[in-house]
Amino acid sequence: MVNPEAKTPRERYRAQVRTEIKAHAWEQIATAGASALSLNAIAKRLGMSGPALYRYYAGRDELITELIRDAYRSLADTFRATAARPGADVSALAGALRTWALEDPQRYFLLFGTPVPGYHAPDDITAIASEVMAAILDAIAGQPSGGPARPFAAHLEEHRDWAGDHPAPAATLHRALTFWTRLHGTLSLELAGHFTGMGFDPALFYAAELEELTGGAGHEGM
Amino acid sequence: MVNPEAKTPRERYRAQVRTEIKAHAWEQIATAGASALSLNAIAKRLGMSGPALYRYYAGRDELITELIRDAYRSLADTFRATAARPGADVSALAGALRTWALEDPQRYFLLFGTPVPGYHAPDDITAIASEVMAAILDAIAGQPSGGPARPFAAHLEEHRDWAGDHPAPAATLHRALTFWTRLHGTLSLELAGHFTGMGFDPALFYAAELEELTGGAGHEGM
DNA sequence: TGTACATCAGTGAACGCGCGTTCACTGATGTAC
DNA sequence: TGTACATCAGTGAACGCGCGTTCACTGATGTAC
Repeated sequence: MVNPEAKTPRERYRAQVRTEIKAHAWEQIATAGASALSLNAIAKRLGMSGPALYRYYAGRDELITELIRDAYRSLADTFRATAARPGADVSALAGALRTWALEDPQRYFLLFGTPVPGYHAPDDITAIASEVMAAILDAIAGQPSGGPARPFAAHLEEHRDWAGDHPAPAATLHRALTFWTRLHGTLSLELAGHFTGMGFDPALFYAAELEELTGGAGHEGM
Repeated sequence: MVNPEAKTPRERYRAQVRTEIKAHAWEQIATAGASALSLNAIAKRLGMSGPALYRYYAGRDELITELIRDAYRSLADTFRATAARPGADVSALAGALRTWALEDPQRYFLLFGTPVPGYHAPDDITAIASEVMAAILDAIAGQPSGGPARPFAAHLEEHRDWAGDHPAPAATLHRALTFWTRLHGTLSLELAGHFTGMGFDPALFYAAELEELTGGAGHEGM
């Protein structure tokens, strides 16, 4: 009786070394940014010679791609776990996003920062990104809508493929998009340091933006 | 009678070569991103040898700093010119911003994208960035406010140094901040390609966000 | 349990590259008298 | 106007570096009979 899922010691070892390589890669990225990532430097830190890494990754690009994949996975899992908690709502998701981003700003920028011209993520990564979006859609859909559909929602009605088979109305899609872009707007500027020296508390501003997303705007006309 | 502002031919020549160097630098940045910028490559394109560039810039860092400075200057000038046009309002500024960003996405990311860990802009650049913010503040201040002060505005009231001596009330500061972060949110995601494949028109979404900034939200309660 | 073989992690040397930067020098341009 | 000098743009050689990547090889680990 052979369990095909069982890992041989060698497979286990391989997996562990791959993990260690990535751990050091993240360390390097957090310190000096993704563009400074170097296979040789990682190998040295791991106490092995440069070429040894080629047993584990075909090259630098494959490593970076896997880091991106892991980062998206991490965010998707964080969202899934957050949404699973009782009483979780859109604010919970927003909080989880900010915490996740502050945990490792350069990881956030690896996904949402300056794009590398010419780089295109493979399909499976796009799929994980969709999971992230789906989590946002779910959270938004489970919340009182507040406010009429706006003109842009009509446009979205005809371009809703990106939402997959999510049954949400266009107004919900619009709100999900807004959730994403607005929070990314504050977060990325905060992480990039554009608020330092301005004095105010970025967390409060983030909260204010969130409040307007979750119905605060509904009271605005009063 | 000597005009101290008059430039000698040599000064004129120096200025021109500096300009040419920067032009090629921008070309390289637009093509391959700022991290790929190389002095030797620029020299080669200019038809001169690498070390020659050291007559014009102390090194790579000084060149990049000047590129950042120029980019901020360009944005500040664009805003100033836009605001000077008759009938210009917040929407005009927003439109100018998007046009400016689409003109050269990598230039936009040089200012607002992934930060280089450890890099700190010199003071004069910070000053130009304040000019940009001042232009936004002016535009927002000259527009009907719509909506009561929100809790975050109270916080801003105590942290308004970044607004310089601008006399705007805290609610206006809040709206200016929001203008900046929301438009940056959509713009940066659009420029980074996160909307490609999603189907909808980024320009329309941008317009929708703008509309909510300029009073659209005031009607939301209805 | 023991032997013969296959697998595969890791090494060390090497290749070619382009980078930023320095240095001593040449030759053209501008300046002073 | 002509000569002597100073300035300075640009060159070519060189330094040291670290990068990604290939290759033939060693030695340990696992597998088959």
